[in-house]
Amino acid sequence: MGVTIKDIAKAAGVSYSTVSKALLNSPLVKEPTKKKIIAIAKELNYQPNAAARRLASKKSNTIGVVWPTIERVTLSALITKINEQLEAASYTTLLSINPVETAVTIFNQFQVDAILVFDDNNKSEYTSSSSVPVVSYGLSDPNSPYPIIDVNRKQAIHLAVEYLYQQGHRKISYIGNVKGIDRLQEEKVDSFQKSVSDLGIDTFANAVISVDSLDQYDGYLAAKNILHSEHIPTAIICGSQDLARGIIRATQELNVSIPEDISIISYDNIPQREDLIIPLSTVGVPLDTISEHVAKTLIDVINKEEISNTITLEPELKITNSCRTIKE
Amino acid sequence: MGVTIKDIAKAAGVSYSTVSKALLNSPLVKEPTKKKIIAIAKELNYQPNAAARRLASKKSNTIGVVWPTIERVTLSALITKINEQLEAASYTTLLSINPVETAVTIFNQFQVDAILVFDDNNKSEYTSSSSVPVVSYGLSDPNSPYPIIDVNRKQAIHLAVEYLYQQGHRKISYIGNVKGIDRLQEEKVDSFQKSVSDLGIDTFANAVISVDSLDQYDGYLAAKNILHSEHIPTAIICGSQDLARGIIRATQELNVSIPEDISIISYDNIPQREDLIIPLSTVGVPLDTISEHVAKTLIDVINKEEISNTITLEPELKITNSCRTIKE
DNA sequence: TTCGAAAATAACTACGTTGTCAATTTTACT
DNA sequence: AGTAAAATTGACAACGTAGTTATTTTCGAA
Repeated sequence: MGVTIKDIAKAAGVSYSTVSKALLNSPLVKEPTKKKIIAIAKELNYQPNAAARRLASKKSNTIGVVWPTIERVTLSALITKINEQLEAASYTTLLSINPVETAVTIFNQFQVDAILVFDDNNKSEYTSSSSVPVVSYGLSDPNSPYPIIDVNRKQAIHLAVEYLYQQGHRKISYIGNVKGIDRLQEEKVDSFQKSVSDLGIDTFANAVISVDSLDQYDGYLAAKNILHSEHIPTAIICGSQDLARGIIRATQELNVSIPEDISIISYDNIPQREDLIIPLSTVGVPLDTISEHVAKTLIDVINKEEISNTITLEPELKITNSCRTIKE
Repeated sequence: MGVTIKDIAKAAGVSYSTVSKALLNSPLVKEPTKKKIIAIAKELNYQPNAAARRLASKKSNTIGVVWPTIERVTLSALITKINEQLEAASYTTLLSINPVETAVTIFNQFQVDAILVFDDNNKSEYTSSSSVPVVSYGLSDPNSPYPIIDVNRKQAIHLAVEYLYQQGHRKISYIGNVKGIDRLQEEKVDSFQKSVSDLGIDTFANAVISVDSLDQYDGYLAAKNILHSEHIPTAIICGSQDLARGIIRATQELNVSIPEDISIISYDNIPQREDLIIPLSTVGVPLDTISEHVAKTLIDVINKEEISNTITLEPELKITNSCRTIKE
């Protein structure tokens, strides 16, 4: 094992520095020589030694991602996208599932070019000891020493409420994770309540339904409860696509039609799965938008471009026929 | 940025090779000197340069894990455990979510000490080009050029069927993912059918129930179907803990008691979550066992110990009071 | 043909560390 | 005190590559 540029040099009858240049596609090497060297490299199944390369060039073309324990499922799609984007810019992505501090230390030792942190709880102490630039996806914080990419969840829910109001809805329910350890979920509920009260909509018994988690089953149960009660809303806004799926199942079982009897808008960033019977109206920032911004920020940070410290991405409302207008 | 051992050497008034040895805790350095050097290193916030270290020592103390697109949720707990085990043996784990071939190439360039592949579909072509040893967690294959750790799913289901039979059960249903793209699921169903027919149990209408996926909701639906029909089994074996949860919800709704009216055994490797009302009888290989074997195999491979090529882990049956005996 | 500049290639150092071996200091014993 | 042996420290060559500088080759013009 271990074919080095020296082996290639010997085989090609040139010096190893020429090989180095040829493999980096430097214009300092004549075209035919370059061709020959590259051919021999492939022939010998040459794998550049990343350690040596990094040592010599002080560049790793690698980005370290700190992968949190929780929320892995939700973020899985996002990470995949970001990975694609970075790969297109010829960066390699490596993940660590260690605690943030440990992971940051590891990535520093590996001299990655930048670190992406999915921030659970906005702790930025660890960054102080990182000489590698950090970018975070999490809750915005004007005092953060590193750039944060955030999503305007408040605005998202507000858009949904406003839209439904304009369509004539006056009894709107929100189904989501209320009792909040999770600040992201909390934000959404708060925004719902504020939007509703700002519009002067009367609250009613089923205005806000709390669920234990954001799974399909929770949505199913919550929707069933609502639909069995006396206070049936004309529209539901829910906190995740999975919840929405559960809600739809419940409506089907109880012969409640969407959107005739009830309209639904779901908050979500991930692309809609195909297997829904009713295409879902959603509000949120498209995954592609998020991943593009994250990837771009990382690359900017590496190239030391000027970047604004906190980027808050604005949501989009996508209405399908899971919503209808109520005539007055 | 960039404190090197030379900086420390200067500060400590010793040669840099002494610093190197001190930081590696070599017995060749006198204790007080060592202490002093380590203190200064900490003082200066020294971060060893992993690239240089690797280049010089040809060891990275790092293990690369190829993380497949699918099944991330299920494997998340396993990876976490393996990471812990390896950390205890002072190895660092890095993940890649790229396609197996790409990931293997990256890890080769990074000169990790070993690569762990979660094998989707038993393709071993990529290994040929890997000079770094590979270990796989997946379906066993006697011809594989690298060690594979597998779980004896057939035996697991067999154990469950046999146990229930011995307890007097004669109407046993299996709920799981039948229509098989997934060979792992397929194995379980096959084993169920074989075990049942070997014992001479009559098949009946609800003997095997196919679900779309292994989620809670699927279990809920399947169980409801069964319980509403005329062919109610005395025991259910199901393919995942999530399914079991759904099944339990269904029984509660329909006032069916566990284990009085129906016994349940779930296949699973992951540790049982606390939030179940009824502690679940399970059959499978405990997660700890799997992770220990995987970690040990990786380390053995690195140290070039002799290892058997394929390790099949045998399942354990854990019976709680979600099962009961049927008197004849 | 010969000279000179440009193009191509080769030589060499640096990167930060480890590990081997040589040099030095300390220790223990005569 | 002197000496050998042991303990400790230091010097230096790798490791594989990038990049800078030096050398050779090529080619056009005189």
